[in-house]
Amino acid sequence: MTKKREQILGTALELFANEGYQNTSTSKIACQAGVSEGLIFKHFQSKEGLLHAIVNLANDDIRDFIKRIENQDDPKKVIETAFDFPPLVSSNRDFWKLQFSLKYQCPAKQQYHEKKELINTFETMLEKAFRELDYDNPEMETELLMNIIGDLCRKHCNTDNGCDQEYINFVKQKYEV
Amino acid sequence: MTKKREQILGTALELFANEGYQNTSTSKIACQAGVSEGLIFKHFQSKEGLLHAIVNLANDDIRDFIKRIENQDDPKKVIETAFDFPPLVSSNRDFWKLQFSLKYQCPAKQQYHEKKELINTFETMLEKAFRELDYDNPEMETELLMNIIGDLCRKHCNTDNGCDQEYINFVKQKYEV
DNA sequence: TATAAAAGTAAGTAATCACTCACCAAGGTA
DNA sequence: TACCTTGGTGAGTGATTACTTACTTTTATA
Repeated sequence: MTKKREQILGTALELFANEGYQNTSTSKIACQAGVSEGLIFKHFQSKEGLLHAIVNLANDDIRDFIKRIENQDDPKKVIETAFDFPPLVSSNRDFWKLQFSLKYQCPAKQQYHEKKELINTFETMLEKAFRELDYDNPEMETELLMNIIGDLCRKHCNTDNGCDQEYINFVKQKYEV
Repeated sequence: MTKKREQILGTALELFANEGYQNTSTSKIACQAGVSEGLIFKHFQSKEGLLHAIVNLANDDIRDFIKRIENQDDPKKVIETAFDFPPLVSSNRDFWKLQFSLKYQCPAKQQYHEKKELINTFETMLEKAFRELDYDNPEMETELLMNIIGDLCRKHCNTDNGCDQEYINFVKQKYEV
C-alpha cells in the first residue's frame, strides 16, 4: 500500500466519521490528504468505493474479538468479555462513529453497517451463557444485554476521555461479573 | 396554514426521515409535493429553515408527554409511564426517524435533535422515583433505564408492525411494574 | 538499460445543488 | 374601484458535485 493511498483512507475516515459521508466531498478529502482528486478515483473507482474500502479495513479487529469470545468456556467469562467490546470501540473511534452514522442513513448506505457476523456470534454466545447460568428467559436477557452493550459503544464513540467506568461497573454488578 | 405549505412540510418530513436530509434535494421535495421549488423558499427561507420548521412541529406531542409524567405521584407509576414513550414514537415514526438520523449527523445538524427539555424532565422524574423506591444507586438506575427506553424507541422507529411486546414485558418485570 | 505497468496530476466535464428573481393571481380592506 | 399583501410560479443563477481524460512520473522487472 502506497503512502498516498493510506493518506486518502485516513483522511476520508476522519472526515466521514466527523462530518458525515454526504457532507464530505471528494475534493475536500483530496485537499486535506495532500493528493490530487483524480487519485481517489484511480484507487477506489468512486466515492462509494472509498467508503467500502474504509469499512472493510476494520474487519480484522472485529474478527479478533469474535475469536476471543468464542474461546471462552465459562459462561460468566463470556458475559464479562462482552463488556470488553466498548473499550475496543474507543481504540478505533472514528471507524465506529462512521458505523453508527451509516446505521441511521438512508437504506442505500446501510449495507456498510452490517456487521452481522459480529452481532450474530455475540448473540449466540450470550444466549448460550445465559442458558447455562439458568436465567429464566435467556433470549430476552440477550436482547437486553445487547442493547446495553450497544449503548456503551455509542457512548464510547462520542466521549473523548474514555468511558463511564462507574456505569459499567454498575451494570456488571447486575450480572455478577 | 395553506394546503401547499402543509404539503411541503409533510413531503419533506417523509423524505428527510427515509432518505436522509442531505440526500433530499429541495427540487425533489417540490416535485413530490406538487409545488414549485420557489415556494419552499418563500415559506421557509432555506432548506435548513424547512428542517427547523419540521422539527418544531412535533414539540407539542412531547410537551403533552412531559405533563403526563410530571403529574404522576406514585414512583412505580412514573417508571410505568416511561414505557409509554416508545409507543408514542410509533405514532409519529417519520419524525423520530429523522431525530435519530440527525443525532448521528455532523455537529452542524445535531442542534435539531436536542430534545433536552424532554430528556432532562424524564431523567429527573426517574431518578426521584428510584430514590423513593429505595434503589441502591438511583443515578445509575436512571442511566440504565434511559438507555433501555432509548433503544425501544429506536426499534419502534424501524419496525413496521408495532413493537416487541414480549421484550417490553420482560423489561417491565425487572422493575416490577 | 529498455519497457510497461502503476502512481500521480491538472484541467477539465455534465449534472445537480440551494437559492433568486421577475412576474402573476387571488383576496381583503379603504 | 384602487391597492396592497400574501400565495404561487417558472425560468433562471453561480457554485459545487462526483467523476473523466490526457498527460507525466515513478517503480519494478526481464
